[in-house]
Amino acid sequence: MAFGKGHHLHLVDGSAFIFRAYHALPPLTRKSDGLPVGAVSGFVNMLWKMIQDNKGPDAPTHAAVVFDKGSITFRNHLYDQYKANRDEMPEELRPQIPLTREATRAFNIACLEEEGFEADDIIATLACRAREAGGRVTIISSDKDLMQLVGGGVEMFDAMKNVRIDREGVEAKFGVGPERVVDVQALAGDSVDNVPGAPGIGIKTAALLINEFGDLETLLERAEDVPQPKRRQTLIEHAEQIRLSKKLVQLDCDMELSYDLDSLEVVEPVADDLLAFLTAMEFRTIVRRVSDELGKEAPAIPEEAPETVEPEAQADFPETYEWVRDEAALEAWIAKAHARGYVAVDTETTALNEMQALLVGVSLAVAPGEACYVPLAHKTNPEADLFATDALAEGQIPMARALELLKPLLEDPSVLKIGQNIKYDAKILARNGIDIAPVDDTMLLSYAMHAGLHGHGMDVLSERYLGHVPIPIKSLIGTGKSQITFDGVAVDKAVNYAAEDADITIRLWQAFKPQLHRARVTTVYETLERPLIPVLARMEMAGIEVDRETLSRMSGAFAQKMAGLEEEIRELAGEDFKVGSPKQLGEILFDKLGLPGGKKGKTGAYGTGADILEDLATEHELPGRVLDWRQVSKLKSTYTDALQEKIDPATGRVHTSYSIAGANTGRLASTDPNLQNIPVRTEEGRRIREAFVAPAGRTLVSLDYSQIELRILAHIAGIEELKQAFREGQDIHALTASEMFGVPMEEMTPEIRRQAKAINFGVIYGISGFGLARNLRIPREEAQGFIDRYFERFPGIKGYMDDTIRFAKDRGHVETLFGRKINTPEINAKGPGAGFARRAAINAPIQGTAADVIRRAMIRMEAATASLPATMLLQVHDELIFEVDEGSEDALIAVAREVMEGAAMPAVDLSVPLEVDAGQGRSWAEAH
DNA sequence: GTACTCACG
DNA sequence: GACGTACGTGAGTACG
Repeated sequence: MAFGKGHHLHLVDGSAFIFRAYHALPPLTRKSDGLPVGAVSGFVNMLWKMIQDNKGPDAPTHAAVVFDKGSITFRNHLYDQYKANRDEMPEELRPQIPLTREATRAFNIACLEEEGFEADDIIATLACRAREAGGRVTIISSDKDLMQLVGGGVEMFDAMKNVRIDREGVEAKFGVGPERVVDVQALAGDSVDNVPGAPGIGIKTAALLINEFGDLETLLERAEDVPQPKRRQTLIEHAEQIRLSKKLVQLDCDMELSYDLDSLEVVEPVADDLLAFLTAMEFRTIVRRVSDELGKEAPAIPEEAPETVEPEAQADFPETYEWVRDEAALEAWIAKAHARGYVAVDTETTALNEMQALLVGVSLAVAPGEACYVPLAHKTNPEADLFATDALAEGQIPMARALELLKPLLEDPSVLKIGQNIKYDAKILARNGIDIAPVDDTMLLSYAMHAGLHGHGMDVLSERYLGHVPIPIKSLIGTGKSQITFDGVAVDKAVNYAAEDADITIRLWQAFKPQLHRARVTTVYETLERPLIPVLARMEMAGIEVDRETLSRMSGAFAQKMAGLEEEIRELAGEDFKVGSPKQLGEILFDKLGLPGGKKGKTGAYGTGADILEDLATEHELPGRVLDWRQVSKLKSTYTDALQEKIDPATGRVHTSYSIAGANTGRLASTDPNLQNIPVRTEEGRRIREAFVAPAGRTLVSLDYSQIELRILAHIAGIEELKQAFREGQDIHALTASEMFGVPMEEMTPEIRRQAKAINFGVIYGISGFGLARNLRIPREEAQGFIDRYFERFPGIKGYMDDTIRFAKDRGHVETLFGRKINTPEINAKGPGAGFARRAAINAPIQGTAADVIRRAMIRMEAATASLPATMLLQVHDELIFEVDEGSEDALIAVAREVMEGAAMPAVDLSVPLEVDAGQGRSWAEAH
């Protein structure tokens, strides 16, 4: 039966698909030979998704994927500048073009292209013919040039946004119906395609004119009647150029084609052909998906070749290591360590939490391959121990005696102890009466040199720098419910695992230590990383008192409030659902209640973030209630409930753990629990800080840097006005507002100041019009206007940004004022990642310098406050929290403030003063 | 295990 | 030819 009524033709804009896939995906290559295949992969995935999404009653009966062919088309003969400003096709994309044709054929879909024509013309011709035959057409593309085809059974579908575009969609975009789209385009022109149009006339004005005069020809003939003199003159002067533009944007609906619509009938792919293509491309995931769908067994793809490692780095690791069974053997190892002057140390324990973990054994390494394990608290094999006596396994030195032997070595100032994350071991040992010193830490060596390149855990480092995959801990203790603690591991197995860790550590140290100087980060490591280890270890062990009663009471109140809100939400929704499920909430909001808003993300789930719900709150009551519920739920689950669990039964306090090498910029990260994100911004949340208290006779003191990042920005970028303002103690946001908007300081309003404040923060983050617009909830153009004016007013800031990007592109890293290097491997990448990398590069020196400053303060703080009855407990990026005996608060504040304000000196003499605000009280809520 | 959401500076 | 974007974190919950 010939194509006609009841038939449905799908036309895919293949070239658009390819470009989109190319830019959306990282540069993927085929494992076996390095052929770039990222765009092919994305293209195939999009095709597959399209096929899966279009099953059912509305499935296409006919389909084709249409491509551009050649870069010279008939339009270039009309106008030689057509698409002249288009970039060359990227090098990696070129070889992928023929593969996308192959992919299309592998799916058994018609693959159309015509020399001298654009894909759009083929699409236009086929769409017109299908319409004339009485069938329906869906054009899968978001290209506005195709919108002229919509109507009379022809629609478009934007596969990226998942929206259909019909007549109304076209009118929304162009202000006119599809049949007048070319007229509007002819007037407005198109900078992307280099269609000239009429200068000074954009889509809005064009639509206005066309709607008033009916069509383009009438408009041009009656141009004299246009009331506005500027427009009138433009239309008269550029009439020919406008007519030419119309020819350029008008699609050719009447191409001669060697095939007819019937030849485009949908046929099922031949499973073997399709899988053969996908297998040859080595697309593992999609091969699996397609095989599942087609009920075929997935063909094998050869496993990728192992990463090549420098031969000399492929060190030989022993199969087994020495099990130290008695005192004599241990003494021999201790002697070796003394003789060397350094030793790698690693402790094995029963838990990751250093405050609760019990020591199970110690491993030592003095040279690559020369390592041992000293088991101390392994239990007998439970299978052999029928009576579960918890007896100790044989071949272990008594704990107390072993520690007695180890203590002099580990505390010997002439022997360097090397660890991987040695803060952990230091805390374990401290709880066993040993103050390990001096130390080196391979994790921190790596962090100083490689921040931004990769993580700094032992597994990553070993694989990357030694070409060796360590024995996974899971192979010994298992996972999930059946996981055991290390003291339950059989000693012979534990020996090989534990000694290997020490072996790896000493090899990493030998690899890293000589590089430190070459990388010019010796000072960073020695003044900002290593000295922080004992400081943080003590802070973590000190912990902070948290009042369980307060939290428990709050939990109860929150539970009641949540129940009430759930009831209200249920009534507003008209049904019961899990408020905590974004998926269910999205369905209620958008499907059931029909509120405006769209899908997003790879999963196709509706977004229900706070910003979206806030926008919806004007439409319906439910979103506001959900926001309230979310806030309370967060406070309860993350804080009032979870924090109670974290109170150490032995100390009655909460002990966080800081990771020194967690954040790329030099900031610390706090985990288990995270005490750097205790609520403060809302009144209800802030009350959680009431549970953080000082014990009887003590007071909590909090000191925080005022505007430290802006001050550092003012210094680095050398902005005299800002520096002056900081010196005079002015309100910096008000000053910015005054400079930008020309409002005298006396007439400043909170609203204008708020906007300036947002801009100041935006600058630190590597500002974008989009981001500022979203933050301030203003149109993007307006936000961009603010930014332009800001850069105009403070050209030094723009200069700093450009210089920083330049530096990063040339050197592959950026630096803080103290020499910390943050690598920026993505800075020369293309695609959306580039913007990310640029903003991160702008932010890193500012955030990183501030992090360095407070690190220096912390390192000096202990000596400065040694004579005071005070303990440093917490760090929250720009804030330090202390506990001090009542009566000594002011003395502490004076000393600590001096240390903090002078922390940059003498290494860096900032041209702006650092200022520190202080507070004190019974609780953190009062002190802050 | 991943995605989403939300707490902090 | 088009996307998606403020910087840096950690943790709890839902869901496949």
